Amino acid sequence: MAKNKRLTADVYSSKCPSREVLNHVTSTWGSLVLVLLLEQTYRFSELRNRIGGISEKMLAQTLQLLEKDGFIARKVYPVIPPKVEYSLTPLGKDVAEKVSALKLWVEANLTKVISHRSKNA
Amino acid sequence: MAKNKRLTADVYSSKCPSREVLNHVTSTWGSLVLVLLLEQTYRFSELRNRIGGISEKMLAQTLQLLEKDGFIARKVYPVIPPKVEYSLTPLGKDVAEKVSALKLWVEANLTKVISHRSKNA
DNA sequence: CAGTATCCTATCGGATACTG
DNA sequence: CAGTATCCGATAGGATACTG
Repeated sequence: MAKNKRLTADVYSSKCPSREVLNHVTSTWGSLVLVLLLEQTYRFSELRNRIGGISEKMLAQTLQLLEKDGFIARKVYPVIPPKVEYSLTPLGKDVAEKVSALKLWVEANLTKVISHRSKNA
Repeated sequence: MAKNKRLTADVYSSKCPSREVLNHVTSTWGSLVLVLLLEQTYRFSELRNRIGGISEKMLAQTLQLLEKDGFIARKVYPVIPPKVEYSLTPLGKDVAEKVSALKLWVEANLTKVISHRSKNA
């Protein structure tokens, strides 16, 4: 077993690839897709319908990106009409849980943010 | 004490303001600023120096946005040259911890993502 | 030091149309 | 159904210069 040279990842460095990964999972659509797939496997059209305001272009692009990063598994059924299912990989489930915690916090504390905004309007 | 009408926040709805708040805290620069301020209070130039690649424009814009949402407190010292310190509010500390968990996960698991990418290149 | 103002470019992202 | 391709406008965001 080779001893790896261990470089420390650092999101504060613009060169570090960790920043790119962080951007993928926190992107507008990426975060929503990840959290949604935590519930269950979904088909392309189901995701499109559940995520208000997303376009097919952005959904496809987001899914491809998250698949390349190893967060999402894509399963194609060779049937007509086409059927494709998206699910989380173990790695994806792991990040998605972190993103989910953030999403739940925001929903739960929304009123506090709103009231602060109006106070200092 | 008035009984509030309680609307459920839902990030999947494009109309819900929770999506906007989520976007603020997960934005490229917003997420980095929040996590950094979890360490300690920082001045404008310190933040700029610690966050690789950020421009003054984006830093100022990000700080203003997070201040409006009630996550960041801005303290101005009436001295010359000017001195301004940024810190987290209790609300901000709360979100920042969620964002931090995500950031730490990404840094810790970066190699897995990289290796998956190269496998399916 | 801590910004603001202006300008300009690149990328984001929506609408529409088309394909296997 | 599950995309891809193209076009195009909106916005993110960098560089530079300037101010209190």
